[in-house]
Amino acid sequence: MQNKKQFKRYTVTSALPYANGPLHIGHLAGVYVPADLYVRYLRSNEKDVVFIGGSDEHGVPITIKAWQQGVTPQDIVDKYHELIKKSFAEFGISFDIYSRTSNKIHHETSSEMFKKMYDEGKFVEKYTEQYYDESHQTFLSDRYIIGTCPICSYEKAYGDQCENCGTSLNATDLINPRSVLSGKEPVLRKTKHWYLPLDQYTDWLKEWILEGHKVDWKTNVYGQVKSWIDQGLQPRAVTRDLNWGVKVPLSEAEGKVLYVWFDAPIGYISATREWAEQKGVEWEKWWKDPETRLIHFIGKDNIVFHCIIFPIMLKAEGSYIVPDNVPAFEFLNLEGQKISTSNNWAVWLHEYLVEFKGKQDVLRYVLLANAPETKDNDFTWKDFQTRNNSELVAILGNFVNRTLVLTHKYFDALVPQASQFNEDDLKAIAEIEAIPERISMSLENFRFREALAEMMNLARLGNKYLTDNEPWKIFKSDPDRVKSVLNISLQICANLTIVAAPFLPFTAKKLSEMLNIGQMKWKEAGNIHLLKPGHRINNPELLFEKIEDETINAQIEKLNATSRANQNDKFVPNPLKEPVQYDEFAKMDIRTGTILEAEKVAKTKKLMKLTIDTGIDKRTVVSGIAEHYDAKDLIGRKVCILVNLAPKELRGITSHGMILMAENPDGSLGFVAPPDNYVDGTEIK
RNA sequence: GGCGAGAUAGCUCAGGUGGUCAGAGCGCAGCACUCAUAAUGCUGAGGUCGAGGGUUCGAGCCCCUCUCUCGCUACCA
Repeated sequence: MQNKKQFKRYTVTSALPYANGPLHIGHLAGVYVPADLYVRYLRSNEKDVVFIGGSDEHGVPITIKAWQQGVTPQDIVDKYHELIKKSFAEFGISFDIYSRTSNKIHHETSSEMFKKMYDEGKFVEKYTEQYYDESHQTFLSDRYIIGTCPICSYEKAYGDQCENCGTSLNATDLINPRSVLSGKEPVLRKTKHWYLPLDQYTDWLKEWILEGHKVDWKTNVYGQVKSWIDQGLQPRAVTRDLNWGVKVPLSEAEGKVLYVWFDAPIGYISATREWAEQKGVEWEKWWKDPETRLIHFIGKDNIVFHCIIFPIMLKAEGSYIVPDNVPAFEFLNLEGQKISTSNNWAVWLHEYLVEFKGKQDVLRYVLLANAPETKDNDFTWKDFQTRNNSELVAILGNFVNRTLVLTHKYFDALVPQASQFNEDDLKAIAEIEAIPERISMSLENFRFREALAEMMNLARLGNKYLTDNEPWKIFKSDPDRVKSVLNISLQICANLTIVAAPFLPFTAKKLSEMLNIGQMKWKEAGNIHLLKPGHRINNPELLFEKIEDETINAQIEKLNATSRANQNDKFVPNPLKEPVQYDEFAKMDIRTGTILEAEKVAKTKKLMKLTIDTGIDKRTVVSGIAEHYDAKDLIGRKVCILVNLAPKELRGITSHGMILMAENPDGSLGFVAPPDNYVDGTEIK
């Protein structure tokens, strides 16, 4: 939807990448390439715009990674911040500033914001009980506590989740909890935290988004927001007991930091301040003037933060504007599978930049052409090759090349003078004039794929115009006609330097150099007198080169190799558990049994209700295997069952025992069972 | 299970408020052309728009049910 309101300036942010790993194509397709395209377009239109980016460097995962590697959190974020920043720069994401949340100015900005909200009573205080490590004098987040899983008795379950059985836990559920830091038993201690009462802003959110942005926000964003609001918002803690992050600026808050979701979006503001300081301009109008248009580019996983929580923070603080639009993108899959950092199923930007040197625009093009605007999309290397060879090379590169080659051949590299335009010329000119406007419309409505296609249509138009007019055929008989044809073809090339620039900045620059002209602004687009007759152009070079099968196959092979390496092959068994005496094992009464009945538990995804003949009795067991087996395939199956496990109620059904299953690293489950002809009720020992 | 988003030509996807909306690009087939990185241009084949009902003079487009996919969420003894 076209936004009717006129804005004086634009503040465009792109989600802050979390500094615990490198960037991959999913980040680019869903946030940075579209944001960069949009910003470059605005700049070409001579809009006042600031484009903000930066690394998100706080939060527990970074502290854990640091702890695992035996380095400090600062070491981790320094490493990835530099890598990410360098990759962005080389890839051509044109941030006005790429900052980081460990900067002093960010700590100041977020502290000030917290303090102001605190002073004005915007928070609610609550006490909770949390584990505390006395020897390290610190509270422990759930991840910092290891103990025995109350479910499966795995002794190295984390406080938030048991990685053995997959159960999500509360730290207080663990038996024999130990601090990861000291190995000692932590004590429960009361701790105070500040909560942002999101629920108090429900009416405001409804008015602002559900009524105010019904038509101009993307359906995926609007739907998600509505869902959250309808489900009812809860107060959310804005502080944590942790020593990595922004210190809570209160004397009573020793050892507490701002929760990462609170400080991260403020990073946009801090970065703007930092940029403004460097530029010697004032920052506040970029965040507080209602005539500033604030736009957040994010992935769909961030919708709740950017459409609900951060706007509430801004609203609660009182002096800030809220976003005018939040164009959230869906996810990009890779060769049909979800991109996964931990499984190394990704195309990493820093590797691409080395392996496809000088091909930034190819990746930009492919990612834009496949941008997951309305639903998850798939990136395949084959498609990457096709788009490069059949579109960039064959349509855009080829058109430019044939025009320049012809100009050199017939007119000694000088732009020829056009004479009388015929009907065909006028038709082409009308199109040249119309295309920039169509691109603008698409971009302003965040329809990036459509805009890209329109841009390519200009090159298509050029190819058609040349082919229809066949200057190579008529040069001898009608050289004046050829002058007109090539003049128009050259003007199309010149127009391409403008309209292609936001999409393919490296290519546009190269083309400008070949045409021996500077970079022109968007308002010149559609003009068919950009090149003056007699203007000398430079020698043509190829804008794009074909990508051969071997290159693509090598990438596919590389992916498959890492994939294989990252599944079962890479499996590292859990370390040996503590020794046990036989009599401890003997307490476990494990029997052979047979499944008599199986029925999926209604309203659950994983639970299967089983009736088991244990030889002793017939009993009901609830087991989380419904994702792996159909009920009908289970009946008659032999199993091993732990029969003296204390009963437990699950979704209203009491489970008497546990079926023994083996779990493969890829997540599949298999029965541990006796041979089919074995009698039920015999003991496993 | 709840909530949200999707399911449209071989592939990747468009289809504001229902009535030339059955489309684009790529791929494929034929023809034309040779300036060009065997590139380009033209023409064509291809879909009962996930399934089934309903509203309407008329529905990919509105309503209901169902199936499948993705995300968030609950569940994993």
